Amino acid sequence: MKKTVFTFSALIVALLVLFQLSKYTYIAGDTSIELVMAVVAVIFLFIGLYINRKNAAVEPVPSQKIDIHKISELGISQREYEVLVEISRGLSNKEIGEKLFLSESTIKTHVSNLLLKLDAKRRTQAVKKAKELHIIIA
Amino acid sequence: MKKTVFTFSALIVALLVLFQLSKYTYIAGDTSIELVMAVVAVIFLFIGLYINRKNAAVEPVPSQKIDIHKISELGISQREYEVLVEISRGLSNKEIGEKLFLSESTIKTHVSNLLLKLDAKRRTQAVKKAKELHIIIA
DNA sequence: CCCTTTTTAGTACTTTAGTATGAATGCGCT
DNA sequence: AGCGCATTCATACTAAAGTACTAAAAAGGG
Repeated sequence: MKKTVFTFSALIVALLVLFQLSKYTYIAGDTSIELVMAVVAVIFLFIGLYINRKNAAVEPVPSQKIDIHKISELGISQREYEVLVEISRGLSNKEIGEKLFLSESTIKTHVSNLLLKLDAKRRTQAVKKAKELHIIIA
Repeated sequence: MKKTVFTFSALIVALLVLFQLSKYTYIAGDTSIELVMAVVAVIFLFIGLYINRKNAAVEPVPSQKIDIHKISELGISQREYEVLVEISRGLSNKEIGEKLFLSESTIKTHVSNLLLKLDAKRRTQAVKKAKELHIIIA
């Protein structure tokens, strides 16, 4: 809302300035009306481009972002989250254990807790749900 | 490229038309220069808005799109692809069989072939790779 | 009609995954 | 010190997942 007010204010100011400018050149008579018109056209073309660039740049940003609040809301701990990320990368329990320097049984414990907290029956379902909840990136 | 040429052609035509219009109003003397200027400003402002709306609308589209060419390139059949999609939804082999009215052993056959064609060791890894190859949507 | 590919399904087996339970350690907080 | 919680690990299962092979309809193209 603030942005819209500012934009229109800037437009009005620009118009007034150009009006004054056109009057001076008219009196002086050394500049053609066509040239002034062309300048006005170019300036407002770029103003139009600028307005939409701002609007377009804001929109596509919130497509991907991890929701830290939801992670703690589900009671998922740091270690469990690390395991969840590795699951989404397609690693087996043994491989995750080797990567995090933990035994396979520890990973199994974390996975079981994750399945409970994410209300999933399988690790594939857990990955799908975690992505839907924006806990992990696509 | 074609779009850019068309846009600039339209701009040049619009400018020429406005030049002619400004001359007629100047001769007639019944219209102020300020009014013509305002019309020019508004028209080009909207042209600027229109150009960027088109550009902004095109950009976010190619973020997600299934690559049909790659599917046939990897030799993945229709049935195998259906199974792949259900795997990414977190279903078990038995559940996929029930959904597609097939036996679990048939699903296992499809899954094994998918893992070979996607060069994956596990179904979770197959899902990850399929997403990276834009074969399935996120 | 023949040939190839796809789709289906089975058996038998190995390997992961997941559950249940118990237990030890460490860390922060009161 | 005592409590709760996170983290770690183990054993013993059950349940899926995945492999290897075989085989037979069904579909599609030449």
